[in-house]
Amino acid sequence: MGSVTIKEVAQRAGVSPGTVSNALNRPELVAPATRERVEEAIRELGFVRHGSASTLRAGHSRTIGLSVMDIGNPFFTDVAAGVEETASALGYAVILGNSAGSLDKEERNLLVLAEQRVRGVLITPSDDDPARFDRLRERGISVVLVDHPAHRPDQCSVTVNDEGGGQMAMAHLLERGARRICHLTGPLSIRQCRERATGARQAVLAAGLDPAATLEVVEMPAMTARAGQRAAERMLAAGRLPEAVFCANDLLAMGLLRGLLLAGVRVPGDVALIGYDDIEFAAASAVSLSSIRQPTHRLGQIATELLLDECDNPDTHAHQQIIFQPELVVRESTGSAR
Amino acid sequence: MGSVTIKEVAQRAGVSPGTVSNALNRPELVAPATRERVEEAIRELGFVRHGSASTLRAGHSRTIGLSVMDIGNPFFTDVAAGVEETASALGYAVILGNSAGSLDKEERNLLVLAEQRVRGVLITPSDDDPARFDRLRERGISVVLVDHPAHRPDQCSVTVNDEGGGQMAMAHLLERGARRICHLTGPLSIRQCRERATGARQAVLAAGLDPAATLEVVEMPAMTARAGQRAAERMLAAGRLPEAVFCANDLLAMGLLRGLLLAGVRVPGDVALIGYDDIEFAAASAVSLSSIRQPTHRLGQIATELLLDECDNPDTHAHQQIIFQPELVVRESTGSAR
DNA sequence: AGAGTCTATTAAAACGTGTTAGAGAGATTT
DNA sequence: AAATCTCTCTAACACGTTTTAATAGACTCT
Repeated sequence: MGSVTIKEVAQRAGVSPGTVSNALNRPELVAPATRERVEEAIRELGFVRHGSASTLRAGHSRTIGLSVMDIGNPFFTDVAAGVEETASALGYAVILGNSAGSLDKEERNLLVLAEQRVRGVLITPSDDDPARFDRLRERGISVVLVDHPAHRPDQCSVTVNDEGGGQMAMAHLLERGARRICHLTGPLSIRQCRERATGARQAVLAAGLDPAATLEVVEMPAMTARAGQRAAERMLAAGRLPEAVFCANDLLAMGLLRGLLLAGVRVPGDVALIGYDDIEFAAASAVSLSSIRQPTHRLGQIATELLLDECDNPDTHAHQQIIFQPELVVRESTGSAR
Repeated sequence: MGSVTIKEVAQRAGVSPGTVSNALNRPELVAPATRERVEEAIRELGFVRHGSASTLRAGHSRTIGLSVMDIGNPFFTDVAAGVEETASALGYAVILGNSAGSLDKEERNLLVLAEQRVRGVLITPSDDDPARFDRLRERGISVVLVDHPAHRPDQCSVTVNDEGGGQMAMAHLLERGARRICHLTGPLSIRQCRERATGARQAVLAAGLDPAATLEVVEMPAMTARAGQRAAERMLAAGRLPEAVFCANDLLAMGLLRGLLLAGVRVPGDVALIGYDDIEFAAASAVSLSSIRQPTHRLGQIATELLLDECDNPDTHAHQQIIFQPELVVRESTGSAR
């Protein structure tokens, strides 16, 4: 109700509204004494700037949008934490959208963001179609792709080298002596899964081995712990266990681990196991999980910095496609074989 | 840039801007034929309503704020998912703030939300001081407390019965035959921890036993898996293991479980174990974790519905303090003793 | 001392929408 | 045929801020 405006502050401080605005946005333009008076009036009246009015007049807001695929996945949560931290430190608010894997929902989220006239959007896109983002950019909303490479040179993106990560994981298993390896993955329609699988294959080739004999790829419809446990049951039913398994995801790996242990299979004694993402729970699992760590938090930070740089310095801004390198984390599940 | 306004839409449709506004906000006031023409013009021009202008004029926005204590904790993530889902379905955008346990950061987040003139705020407060929320409410911003009981009758809140949950967990362990039980908890300055501990004590009393002899409370400075593992190490060093442990948190329980298994302790054979929250990973852990399930997703949904009802129907709205009941989930870690 | 330069401030005009009072056109009643 | 009513639509202002051009004063330089 009693929303106090810039005008009342001005009256209290004995200056004009314009001066209050200047004291707020370009303090160097106003004399120190005046500024002090204004600040005091603001404190006394409990004035809070009306963001909408400000946005309307200035033509741009102090908010960014974040659209993620699955807010329940620790990977995205960590990214979101990095984004929130960075944006908040720079005075930006973050509007969160969860597409939950649905293109339709993602589309609706983007519309809401457009209505809010967000300064820019960070998005982990559900598909490979770049047209949607172009429409946003036509409206003057910058877009930075997160965990997805940009198709165009005038577009920022922040990704992690999935092929390299896949290669790393597989090379580790091979080095450990495994020669019959299973790659348990999610839908290969997901780019990340495809590239990790490619990397795995390359590692086999690089070791001078025959992929057909060495590597079996098993595709699951989901990348959840449940799916992992089902995979374990199937492997056990099939009778012949692989010497090692590379899971495209820690959730899959945790489910698989549980399924194997329940059946009395020793990990890593009978089957070695490595996951991907290095989520917090990977280390806390009973047989701690080797994994491929991605700099998730940093991913969010950098993406946000890129986005805000693109917004605040449109002319000097250099579009970048940043590719982080993942990191092998060895724990018990691929510890030295007995 | 080429931001198309209501005025251009009006021109295209051959009506006045006011009519376009009516077609958008009060369609019943405009003749079907005209409405159709307006809608077509909107489609052709790709018009998107300017949220800020709309907010400025209307005096209220279509956004709500969500301030959580720890976005990395699956509990809060689930709540956030419920909030996002509900808000989004009702056409509201969610502005996310992560207080990361810091009062200062929470305060700054609330300021940003006030600037954005959010319609209302959902908050999981870091402390018990209700004054902060009153200041928001004076500004016409509704507040709904999440996972924290309201102090005043004119304030909505959505909580889960923590005392009941603690009682439930402890009763389960007692029923199982345990008589020397440890309650591993986080800082007792956290209300949830306090109440769960109280519940645990009550269960002991209800069973006609002496709390001093039956129950030992161990307070850890953090509620993480790491802290749980440290607790395991200490227990082992102390030499005498309890028959059962009730952890105030699944993360603590997972860490403890890992620490015990590493030392060759059998769970639940030697020590039975129950956690709290029933996060997704509790079931996927090697010895699947018994836990107290909280309706997290629903918590977020209901809180959002309450908030938006309070906003949209201020006169008919009845303030409610909703208390959900938690649920015991029995899994392997408290399975039948051998 | 007067012209020029700088600094600090102000008045007023936007920004795009929502809303209110009222105008105009048919339709219905007297 | 005039008066009244109903239904649509319009014109114009207001929301709270930012920004631009203009003003007034203080200082510098010849």
